[in-house]
Amino acid sequence: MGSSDKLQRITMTPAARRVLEAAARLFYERGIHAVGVDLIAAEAGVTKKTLYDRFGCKEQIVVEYLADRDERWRAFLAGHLDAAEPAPAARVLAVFDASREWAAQHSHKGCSMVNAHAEISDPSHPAYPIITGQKQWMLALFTDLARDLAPERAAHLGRTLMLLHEGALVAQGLTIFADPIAHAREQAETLLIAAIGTSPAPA
Amino acid sequence: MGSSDKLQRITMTPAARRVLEAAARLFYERGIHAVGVDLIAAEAGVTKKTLYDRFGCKEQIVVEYLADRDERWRAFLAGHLDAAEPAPAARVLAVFDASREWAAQHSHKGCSMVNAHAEISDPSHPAYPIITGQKQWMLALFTDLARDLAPERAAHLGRTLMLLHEGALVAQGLTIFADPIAHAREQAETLLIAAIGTSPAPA
DNA sequence: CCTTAACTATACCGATCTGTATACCTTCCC
DNA sequence: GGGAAGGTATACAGATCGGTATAGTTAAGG
Repeated sequence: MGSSDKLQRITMTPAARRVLEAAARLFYERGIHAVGVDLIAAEAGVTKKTLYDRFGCKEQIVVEYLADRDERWRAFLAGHLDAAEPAPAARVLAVFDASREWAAQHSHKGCSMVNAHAEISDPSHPAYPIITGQKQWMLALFTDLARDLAPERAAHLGRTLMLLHEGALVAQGLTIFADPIAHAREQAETLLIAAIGTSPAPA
Repeated sequence: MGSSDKLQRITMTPAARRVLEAAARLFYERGIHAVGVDLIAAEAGVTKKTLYDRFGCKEQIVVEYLADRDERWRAFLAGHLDAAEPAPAARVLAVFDASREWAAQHSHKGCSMVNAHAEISDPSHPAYPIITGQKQWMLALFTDLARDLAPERAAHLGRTLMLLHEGALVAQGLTIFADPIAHAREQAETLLIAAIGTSPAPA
């Protein structure tokens, strides 16, 4: 299920989990560079000694934060896809439904990967492949779902769905207008209908 | 032309301009919190004394950075809109053309406003209204342009264009796939054709 | 029983951070 | 010719940064 293995993965003791939870909240809310390890330790109710015994350095906390978030999102999305009706269009729309629910619960400030990318940028940073990896995975998912619906234009349709989805996450984070993910879902729906209408006559 | 007045605006001496240019480059490339004033001063070839004489504090440099970038983008976009053909659809597409050219020149890491928002978040920060202001302004622009094309669904069409545009900027910044702004432009075009086809029969 | 893992508490290190102070040097303008 | 204004150069202050060191506590397990 995961794609970002081989790196990281730490002994997840109770204290380590509390550190990760505190760090995730603080990083997402205030930004990575704006949050110090002293604050993370204090908010987690943990000593700095313990924090460094578990994670080794701050960078590792960042890696665990993003890897964990990525993992949780994929599991969350998988649940929605499993529960969705088998029709290809319904499965695409289930992605937007999952995003809408996820945003309402954990993500009122936009995509954590996009936000982290604003602060990291250096491709040699160990967290970088997690960020780009999730986006590539999402594009592949949209493309795969589009293939079941309109095989000859799957790549094109997948990219359009990707843009709508990413745009909706940004619009959600900056509160550009109300419920942008619902709007993106609606737009995706008309897009899918059009694709079904023109596509089922392949070569 | 500008919407973010009343705040900031500093005596733009030659040294101050060099500071602003260095800060803009560093902030965008590495993130706001990751760049210190010592580095900005050094890169600008300016003493810290001079930097603080002009800007007063780092926060003010951030404000000037975003306000200046907003101003430049609006002027850049205005130039493209003035040069565009008067047809409503052509003017919408001119926005995407402007974005594509702007991204190629100054913005290979996504939207600076979105990236800044990842680090700032606090609505009481003096830079916050600049960030949200630009997004609101862009939505209003898309909606206004859509109104000339399909008045009764201008709000809906404007939002869709906004999502496509924002999504393309993110995809560009994370290199999710090649030339996403061109893809968004193409998608906008089919969207506009469909809107023209169904709309010119208003009440 | 005794080791080991997981922790607390506290104090410290050097580096870097934003911001200030002191002193001097030009150029322009009244 | 004498202030301002806009600079340079350097040194410093206090806070905070990531990270380490030392010492002691608690619980589980062979």
